[in-house]
Order: sequence, then structure tokens, then C-alpha cells
Amino acid sequence: MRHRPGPHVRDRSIPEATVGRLPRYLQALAGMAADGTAVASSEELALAAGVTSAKVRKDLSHLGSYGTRGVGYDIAYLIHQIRRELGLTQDWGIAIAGIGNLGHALANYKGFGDRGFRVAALVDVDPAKVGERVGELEVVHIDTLPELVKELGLAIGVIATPAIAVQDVADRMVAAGIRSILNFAPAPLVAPPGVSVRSVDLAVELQILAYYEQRKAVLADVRRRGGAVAFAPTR
Amino acid sequence: MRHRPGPHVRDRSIPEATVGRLPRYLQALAGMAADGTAVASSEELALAAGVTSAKVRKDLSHLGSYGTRGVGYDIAYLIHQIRRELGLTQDWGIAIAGIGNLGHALANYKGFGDRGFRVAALVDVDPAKVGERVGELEVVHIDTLPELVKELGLAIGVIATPAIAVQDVADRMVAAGIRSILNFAPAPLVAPPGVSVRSVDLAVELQILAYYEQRKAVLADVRRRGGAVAFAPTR
DNA sequence: CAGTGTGAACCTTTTCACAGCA
DNA sequence: TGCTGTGAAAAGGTTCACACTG
Repeated sequence: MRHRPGPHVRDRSIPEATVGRLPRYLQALAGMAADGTAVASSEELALAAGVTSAKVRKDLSHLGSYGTRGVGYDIAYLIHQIRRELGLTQDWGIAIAGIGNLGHALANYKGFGDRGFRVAALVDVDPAKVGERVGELEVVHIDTLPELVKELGLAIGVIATPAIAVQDVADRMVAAGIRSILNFAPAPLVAPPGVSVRSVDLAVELQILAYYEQRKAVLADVRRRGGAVAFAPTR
Repeated sequence: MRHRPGPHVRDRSIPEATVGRLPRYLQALAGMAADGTAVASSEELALAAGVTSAKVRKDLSHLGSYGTRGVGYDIAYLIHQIRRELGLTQDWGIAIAGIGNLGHALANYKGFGDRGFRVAALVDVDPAKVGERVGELEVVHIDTLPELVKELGLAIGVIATPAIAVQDVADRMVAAGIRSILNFAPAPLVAPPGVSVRSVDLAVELQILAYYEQRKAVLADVRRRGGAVAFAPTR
């Protein structure tokens, strides 16, 4: 049950896999624009984004026909269209919960501001953390989240707490009116329907690499004995 | 061209999607074991890991038949099997390159040590950073990477540099003998075949959330006018 | 008889290959 | 002529449903 468009409601949704790649195209296009390039073919864009040209064409075709046959895509125009599609024409206020090592790093991370996200609030449960200055912000107690969300118009919450606190913090965020959560803590999280959640677990990424690394060792061994092998995926 | 097993070489590879979930099962199982539970059904494990029970059974079936019909899975035994499959019975030495905000946070991140990864080296190109102590380690110049890799037996490199430095750092890592790279910098990275790469871009995750957040607003609008809607995926 | 293990159906994503347009 | 846009085919992943077994 992914799509149930009503009568006369054109389905404007874009495949999930494509949504996941649009930010990378945006980044690649920004690099080209900075170099003064005006037009890019699907082949060039694919190279810069690290995917195949067929994927680029298929992905972009979901946004509309923004290319010119025989020529390529107008970079500035395509950047605009992707930004519009991703909803990056407005800027998004985000709240970071859990101001430990990772929370600090996220609060200071330049990459957010550059790409339309404004770190607008830092919250923590620990009274000892409250009042600490991090960059231009002061850490406040998580109890004030409901007011912050209303006053600052926050839509996205980032969780950088220890695993044990995840569900509690997520519940508080949802209660405060936040409807999108990015979770960095190594624990799953349940949220009511209508709230989007993405989880990034740093150790999980390493464990996946370890699997393929180990596999390479095993395969090298097999190969030495005369079997054929295939390389690990690189995503 | 993913698989080309030679004659008499049984294909022991596990689907990529399954590999991506095994670490989560491991985590869920660890939690259950800590609670003193001895056996878990696919239903219980699914709940704890945030997936469906059919997925759990299918995923685990790729490892072998480690469950008991009518009963469930022996937690301790299953943990052992998954750890073995992921290659977590050995511990992996990792090198972190780029000791800025994010590099600091990663160097101090407890979650790595807890799960079989040992941060064994911190490197940077900036001479001003060299010599700085972070936790129990001292930052050394990236030029010493080849010796570090050999002496410490490092296999995995983590890149936490600015985007501009990514490719250079990756090339140095590969030259030094590292064959798995986890990249946190917001730039794509090309590596020779045989080197696995995973990229995690914090701003990309936010951009994906922004898309669904924006979409919810649009859909709420459509719904108000009488159309039917579907919710954004929550992965 | 509860719950695993697994074919088969279904859905999504990727890749192919080429018609059609600037 | 060169490159986009897109149907059609192939591959990969998920869900269903039930035979089988401890």
C-alpha cells in the first residue's frame, strides 16, 4: 500500500531510490556550476555522482523533461528543479537532541547550513549541559522543546543521544510537533504514522564493511585454489 | 556481474539487503540476551529490530537453519552465528583521517569499541593538528599511514575530512594498503576494484527527510480538497 | 501445534536498447 | 548527429502462505 491517489489527483511521487540519489546529483551539479560549466550530459553527471548514466536519465525523467536531446541538461536550471522537488527552496530549522561528542560535531557541522538546514536549537535532558554555549547557540532543557518548535517553526529533529534515551527523546519530539526524525543513536525507534524516521548507525556501517572485508579474504583464499571470484559491492 | 562462482565453489554470499540488516538483528539480540532471554521467535526479533517477521526468517535462512521449529531461535547461538558471518569474531583496527569536529566525535565514539572496532590511528594532513591528544591516541601525520597500516594491521579507513580532501585521502589510504573505506565527507569517491566504499552524508539524510516532510504538507493540502493520500515511507 | 524454512507471487529497482527530437 | 526519454526485459528484494518438523 504505497500509493492510493484519489480520483483526479495526479501521482507526483518519486521512487524512493530516486529520492535518495537526488541530493547527490545536486551536489555534483553544484560542483560543475562552481567550475563554470553550463551544460552536462547524463554521462558526465553520472561520472560526477558515481552512478550510471541510465540511472541518471531515468531518475531525472521522474521530475519532468528538463534535458535537451542531443545536448544535455542545463545545470543551473536542473539545480533549481531538483531543489524545488526536494523542498529545499525554503530553509528548514532543525533541533539537535543530545549534546555529547556527536551532538557537538553535528551542531558545528558546516555542511548543514550550506545546504539549506539551519541548526536552530540544541536540547539535552542533562541539567549540567543546559546553558553551555556551542557555536552561536546555548543548550536548553528538552522540556522547552514544545515552545521551541512553535516559535522557531522547527520541523526536523536530530537525535544524538545514547541508545537508552532514543525512544524517550523521539516521543518528546513527536509530542512537541516534530514530524521528521534523523536518528544517530544505535537503537531502533518507533514513531506514529505520519512521522518519518531515518536512522544512521555509524557502527552498523563499519560492520557491513567488515563483512565484505572478511569476504575478500575468504575469496582470495578460494581463488588461490583455483575458483573464480567476484568483488564486493561498492554501493 | 555480481556472482561468478567457479566450479565446485558453493556460493556462500548473502544478499546485500540482508547484510545491511544483520547488524540490527545482532543489536536486538544483544538487548534480549542482556534481559536474560534465552530464545526468541522471528516475531519477537522482528519487533525488536523494527522489521517484519517474514524478513527475519528469510534473512536468517541465508545463514543456515539455526532455528527450532515450533520454538524459535536460541539467542546466544544466533548471536554467535551472525558475528561469525559478519566477521566480527576478530577485532578490526580502524584509522580515522581528518581530526576536525566530526573526527573528534568519531574518535571518542564509544559505540565502535563496544562492537568489535578499535580506533587505532588518527591522522591528518594539517601539521597543526599533529601531536594533539584525543582520548588515548595522538594525531599523527597522514604520511605515516603506510607504516601504521602495516604495524597495526589496519583494514578499515574512516574519512572525516572536508569534501575537497576526500579523493586525495582515499588514494593515500588505498596506497597504504587499506581496502575498506567509510566516507563521511560530502563528496563521491572513486576507488579501484577490490576496495569497498560506503558513504554516509549527513546533509543528504536531512535532504531526504525534507522531501518527505514537504510532501506531507502537499498531501495534507490535497486531502483537504478531497483526494486520498498515502504516508511517506519510514524505512 | 507453534513457529521455522521456503517456494511462488508480487513489487521495486536497475539495465538495456532504441525511437524520437533538438 | 548526439543525447534524452522511455518502454521492455532482467535482476533484486519483499511478502505471502503453507508444508514440514521439533
